[in-house]
Amino acid sequence: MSEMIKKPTLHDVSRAVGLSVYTVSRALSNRDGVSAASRERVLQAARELGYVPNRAAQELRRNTRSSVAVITASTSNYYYLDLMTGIQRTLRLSDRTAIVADVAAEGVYTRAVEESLVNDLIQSRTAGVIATLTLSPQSIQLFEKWEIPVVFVDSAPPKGADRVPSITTDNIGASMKVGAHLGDHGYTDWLFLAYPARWSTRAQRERGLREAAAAYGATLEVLESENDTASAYAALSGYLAVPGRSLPRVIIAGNNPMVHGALRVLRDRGVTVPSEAAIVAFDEFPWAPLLDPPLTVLNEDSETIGVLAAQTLARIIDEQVEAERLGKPPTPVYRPEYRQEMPAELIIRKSCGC
Amino acid sequence: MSEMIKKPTLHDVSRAVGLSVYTVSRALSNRDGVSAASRERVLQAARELGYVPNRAAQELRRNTRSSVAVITASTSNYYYLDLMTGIQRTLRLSDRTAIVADVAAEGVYTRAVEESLVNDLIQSRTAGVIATLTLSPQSIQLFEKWEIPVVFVDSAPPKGADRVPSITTDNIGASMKVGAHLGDHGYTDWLFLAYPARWSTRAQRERGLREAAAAYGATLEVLESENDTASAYAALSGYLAVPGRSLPRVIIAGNNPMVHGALRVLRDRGVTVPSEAAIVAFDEFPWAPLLDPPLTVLNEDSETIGVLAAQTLARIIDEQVEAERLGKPPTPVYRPEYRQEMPAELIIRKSCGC
DNA sequence: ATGATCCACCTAATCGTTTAGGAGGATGAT
DNA sequence: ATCATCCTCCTAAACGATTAGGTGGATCAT
Repeated sequence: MSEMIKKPTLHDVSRAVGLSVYTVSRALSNRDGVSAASRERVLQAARELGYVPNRAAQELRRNTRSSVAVITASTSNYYYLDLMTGIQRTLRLSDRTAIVADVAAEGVYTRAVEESLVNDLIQSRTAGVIATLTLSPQSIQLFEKWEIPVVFVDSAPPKGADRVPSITTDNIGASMKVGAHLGDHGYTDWLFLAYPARWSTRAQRERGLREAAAAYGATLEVLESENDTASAYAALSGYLAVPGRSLPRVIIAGNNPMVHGALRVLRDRGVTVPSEAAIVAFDEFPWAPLLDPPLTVLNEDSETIGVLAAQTLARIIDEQVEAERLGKPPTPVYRPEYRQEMPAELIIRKSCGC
Repeated sequence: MSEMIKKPTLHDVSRAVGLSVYTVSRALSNRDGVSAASRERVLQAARELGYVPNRAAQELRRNTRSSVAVITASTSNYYYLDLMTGIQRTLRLSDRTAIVADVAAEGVYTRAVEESLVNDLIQSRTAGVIATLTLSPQSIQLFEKWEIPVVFVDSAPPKGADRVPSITTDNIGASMKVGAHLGDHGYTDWLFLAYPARWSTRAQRERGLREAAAAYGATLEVLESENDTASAYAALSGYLAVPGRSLPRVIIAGNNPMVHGALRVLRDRGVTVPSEAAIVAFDEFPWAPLLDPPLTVLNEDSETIGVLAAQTLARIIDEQVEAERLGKPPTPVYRPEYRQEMPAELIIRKSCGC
């Protein structure tokens, strides 16, 4: 029975209906040049045979690709899930799919992993890249050479790639909001538990806090940790274990893994929040209101950021495809208006002392 | 300068060194039949030109593919992150990559989405599939026709596909453990807040609870909700809002989104946990110990399950490739020992009343 | 000198699509 | 009757890699 042919190709369909592969191809992709009758026969045969086009062959021939890569580190950060939701929802509209590529899958980030990942993306001729952390200038150069457009989210392009678009939160303004709230509480002894500066938001968040601290006459100490819960735990307990060191009045956790580590340290040391030490964190997450005490948090609108990033990337890719169709060099064109900055809001709950 | 050629192909490298594409190909893929001197020249030229092989062309010609798809629904469930960690770590060893495909990306699961996803995976000629929920028999048939091996994790194959491997938790045993603990507390009025039976663990967990309830003379009510936090919230508040209905003594949440919804309902109604109502949940997650009160939870070892699933799939794919090399039909071979069941442990914290 | 063997390399076919450049026949205008 | 115009369909050449099946020459045993 014809339906049992395994892995039928265009050719098999062509033979089955007695029309050339040309006609079959046009019929299946719904372009004209095929009579209604033939089209019907082709579709019928394709259905019966269970024909499914071979994407590798299509992409090779058409020189197009359908998937966009999201480069990320530490998928355990919750904001990343919202971000992906926004990205996926938007890309689906233009029939593209997003794949995630983790540069810190084995735990820590290394240059070697970044390089091999970038190589991998070029091998698969990705349509475009959304990066959640600043990539190396070399990576950007490579993507440029292969005409793969890049958009940064919540992170800045590296030096020398200032034209590359980025969708970010107004992190300086946001952290000043955080600082102002702490200042209003009358706290003067702040500790910022921060992830590494490789994530460019780190510098901005620190800067906003510094300005706020200066305005309120508070002292700001910065404690750096790798970007995961275990490291945050280790960093903070190491810090507090130094003899003679007193507990800061408030801890500002740079993101999700940081606040997780910090809360564990405080719990293990029996510190009462917020009466002995208050705590505030960047990045809202679903469990924040259910913690003990409910966590005061700075909420970035990650989903919207994801939507904007995906829209921007999709537009650049479309322009690129169009340029190629017209025979122009298809190098991606970045316009200044592709840079966008979103506001963030402070969600006040209990952990700050309110 | 030659380095500025955009998108060099094997042909460009071949021209640059004055050797045929055959020789260049062999040199780059490190097979023999090339003198050391030529190989060096080829590698040198490839480096200078910035040559990166085109994966679509390779896969088309070699008829191999390097990526494995993980079919999932509701990525907000935390166990999924651990699962992915295990899968990624294992696949990396055999130089394969995992991509995730969400059948419920738009929120709810529909048959149509499953069908189009399966079609998509066949188009890209995925090397193999790891499914975290029971797929339709049609999907299984399709994968079979295209000789794409499938492994289920934490879920059973559909009817008629009993030979397909699955790595699961001993859910019946696990839920009996849960039930026994509740029985020992002396609770007799249990409510199971459950996700739909499309996830095959649902039935097993329910069955174990039922047996335990019978053994302890408790009553078990089952309340079903869609598999997300908002639905769980709606389902439970609707249930409790029925006039004359009394609060159950203990709520057993079927998974992560369920417990999240339930805790929000209890908080909004001012119910004290565990004195007024106790709560226990399936699936450990990082925030569980930090909630108010710390959550008693049944811990599946998702990472190990991920590792086992990936190993099993990798082995099947390898056997398949080997069979093809020998000219045999490359249909995947499933052995009975590919079915594995893992134990789970109860992590007792405070929310159960301990 | 002859033949066998090996090595380094090449030519050309192939994977499954898309598509430029026709070809043949029907239709309609003149 | 002639020619232009449409349709519908075809042939054959790509896309960028891999590889079966040679080729020509060096080396070596006899």
